[in-house]
Amino acid sequence: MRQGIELLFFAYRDFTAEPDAILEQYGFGRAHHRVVHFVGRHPHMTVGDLLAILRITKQSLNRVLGQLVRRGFIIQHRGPQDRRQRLLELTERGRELERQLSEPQRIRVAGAYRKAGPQAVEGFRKVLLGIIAG
Amino acid sequence: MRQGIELLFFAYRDFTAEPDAILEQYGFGRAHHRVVHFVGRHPHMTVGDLLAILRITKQSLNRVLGQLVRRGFIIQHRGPQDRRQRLLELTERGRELERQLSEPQRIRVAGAYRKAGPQAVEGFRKVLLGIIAG
DNA sequence: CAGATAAGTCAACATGGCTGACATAAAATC
DNA sequence: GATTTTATGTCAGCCATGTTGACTTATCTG
Repeated sequence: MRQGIELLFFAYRDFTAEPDAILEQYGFGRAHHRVVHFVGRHPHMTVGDLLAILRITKQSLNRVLGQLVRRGFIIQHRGPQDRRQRLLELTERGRELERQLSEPQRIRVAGAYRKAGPQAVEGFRKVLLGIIAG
Repeated sequence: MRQGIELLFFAYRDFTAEPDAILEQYGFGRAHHRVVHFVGRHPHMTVGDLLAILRITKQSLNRVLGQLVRRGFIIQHRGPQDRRQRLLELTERGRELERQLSEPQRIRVAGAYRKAGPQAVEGFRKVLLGIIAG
C-alpha cells in the first residue's frame, strides 16, 4: 500500500524534472507547462474549463496565462455563442513549446509502456483512474 | 500517450488534496507531509538520505524538518557509528500525524486496487517503476 | 594534523498557490 | 427594459516552499 503511495511521488518527481529544465530557458515554470498542456489537448477550451481542471484560483491562473498570451504562445478569441468567454488556443509557437516540453515525458512513458507490456498499461490506467475517481 | 501523462497529473492532484486539508489544521504544508512520510517509512534515516530522496536543498529541508523537530513530531539522535549524522525518527505524535495523513491516501489506493484487481495492480507498479527508472 | 564530510544557519530571492475587493461586458432572468 | 448573474480580468498583499551563496561547527578520514 505504502509502496503505491511512494511510486506516485517518485513518478511525479521524475516526470517533471526534465520539462522543468526546458521551462527555465523560457523563464517559465511548471504552472505554464500545465496550461500549455491542457490548452494543447483541448483547443478552444474556456478559461473556466481550465480553472476547473487545474483547481486553482483565477488569479493564480491569470498570472501564468497572461504571460503566455502576451508572449505569443496562446491566443484568445471570443466565444461565438457566449461572447463573454475567451476561447484558448496554442499559437504555432505554443505548439512548438508544447512538443518540446512533452517530448521527454512521451519518451519516458513510451519506454515504460514498452518495457511493461500492453497488459500492464491497461492495469496502470485502471488503477490511476480508480485513484482519481476516489 | 498523452492520456498517461494526464492521468499522473490528475492522480497527484487528487492524491494530495485530502492530506493538504489535514495539514492545514497543524499549520503544516505538503513539504511536512513528505518528510513525515519518509521518516516514518525509514526510521533512523539520516538527513542526507532524506535530501537524496526529496531532491531539494538542505536549506529547504531544514525549514520544515526544524519545525517538525521543534514541535515534537520528529526526534533526532546522533549516529552511533558516525556522530556527525542525525538519525531521524517519528515520535508517537509524529506517528499519529503520519497515520492521519496517510489514511485518506490508503483508502484511495486500496479502493483503486480493489476495483482494478491484482493483475492491474501489478501493471500499475510495473509502469510506474519504468517511468521512475527510465 | 589537514582536508573532507554531515549538518545547520543566515540572508535574499522566485514561483505559484491563496484571499479579498473590485471592474467590465455579456447573458439570463424577472 | 431593468436587474441579476456569470465569465473574465485586475490590483494588492500574504504564505509556503523552492532556489543560490556564504559561512560555521563537529566529526571523520587519510
